[in-house]
Amino acid sequence: MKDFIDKIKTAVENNETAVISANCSVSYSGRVESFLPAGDRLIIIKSDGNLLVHKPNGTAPVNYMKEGTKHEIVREENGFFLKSKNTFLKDFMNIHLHRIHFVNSHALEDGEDITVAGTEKHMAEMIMEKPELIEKGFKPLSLEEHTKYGFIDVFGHDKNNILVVIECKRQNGDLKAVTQLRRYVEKIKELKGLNKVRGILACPQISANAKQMLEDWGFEYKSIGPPKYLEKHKKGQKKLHEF
Amino acid sequence: MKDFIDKIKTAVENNETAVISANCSVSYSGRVESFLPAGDRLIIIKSDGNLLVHKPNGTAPVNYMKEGTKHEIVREENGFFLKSKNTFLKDFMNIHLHRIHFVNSHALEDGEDITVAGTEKHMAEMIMEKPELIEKGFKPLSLEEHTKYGFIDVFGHDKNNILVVIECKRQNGDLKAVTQLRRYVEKIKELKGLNKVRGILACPQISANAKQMLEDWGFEYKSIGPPKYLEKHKKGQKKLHEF
DNA sequence: GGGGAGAGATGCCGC
DNA sequence: GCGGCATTTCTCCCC
Repeated sequence: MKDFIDKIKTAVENNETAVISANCSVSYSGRVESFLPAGDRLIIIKSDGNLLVHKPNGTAPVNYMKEGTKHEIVREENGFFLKSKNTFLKDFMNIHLHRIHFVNSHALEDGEDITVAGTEKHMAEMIMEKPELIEKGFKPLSLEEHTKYGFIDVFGHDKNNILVVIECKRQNGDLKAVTQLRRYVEKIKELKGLNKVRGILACPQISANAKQMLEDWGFEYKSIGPPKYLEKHKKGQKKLHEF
Repeated sequence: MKDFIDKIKTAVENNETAVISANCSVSYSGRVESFLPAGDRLIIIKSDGNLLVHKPNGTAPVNYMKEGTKHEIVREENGFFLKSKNTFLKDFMNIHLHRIHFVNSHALEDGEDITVAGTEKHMAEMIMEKPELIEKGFKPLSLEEHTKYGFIDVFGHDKNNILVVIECKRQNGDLKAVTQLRRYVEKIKELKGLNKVRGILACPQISANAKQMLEDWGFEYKSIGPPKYLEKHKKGQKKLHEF
């Protein structure tokens, strides 16, 4: 146990990224309060102060502390504790380390960022490039038009010169998407002093309730999905799912 | 390198939770496509198939695979690859392991769940218990009233028997919260055939734009925050931030 | 730093 | 399973 504790101390002092596998219980106080009874978990301490507590299942961490958190190992009467404080956020965490399975650490260097293809933004850009995807005669004017009440994905006018507001969703359209579209259409009507502005929700699919609400309010639905191939795949290289 | 590879293989075969620190590049294809050039990262493989790739900074994983994913180490001409497939989700990941810093694993057992105090639900419950927090004479009727257009946090009537819809937010109220409230109020008006229904947004703070929109539509703002002390703290035990 | 909105959101609960 | 929604959302972008 003492060896593990020393390894953690050294790693934190040297700003390394550390991983601790341990049976522990976790108390947190900050934006909420939480308590997690004893169990085996993975604790990750990053060089920027981030701390993650992961259960052996699930994608999201069960507890965490944000960037800038300071960590300290403390021995008390009833055992060892990893105590973390983020003074700025008023976040506090207390991990009681009942038993440690392993500790590892390394100074990680990573200057590269991820590139993603297939986001909502790409979808909006695709519509700018190929306006006929919406309908014949549609003329897009701008991307991310900012208004006080939010910003609009695609903004343009149709073949009859009626203004059109398009809200893009890369996946299923839901009630939230329809209210969002409504908010933009109303704001544009008000700003431009217009009586008629069309609203189109562009997404691959739409829920029944959302479709009903869309129609109740006189808006339209156009089934479009995001483009999702990275350039390197466009150039005919082997696609990932072919390996 | 070969030792590390064997350790990974053994861990995955034995359904252990494994941690790999490595210089690697990551390709992903599924709901989107992504590519992450070479850098030092932490790779976590959980016993339920979840895989996380973490950069040395930030809270969220840069890449991940969900529960049920199958993992395999493959040696190809240009090196070692960790290949992951989730056939059901049509998700594919390919991690090129350029250099491994450490590998460790352990069979983790964790049957305990977290308890959280201070959520929006607790806030709604608090209002049910102490309706005077909203205003004198407010009589709450139900929690999470379900309508076709969404479900309402707290529903009741005021001292003049006017129906009141309350939307709770545990943190700052924004434009989305106001549109959400509006949707509920309108639906209740329609369902009950009423001309006047009050809408109250209950949250600790509200943005200037949201307040404006709220007032434009005749709704009200009540500054209330969620209760956030776990029972064990209420009972007079030392609070976490006092350590 | 706050506001506004997307996210490969995730996770929870209800039908 | 889908739908609707909160989240210690996180992250990005813009003012």
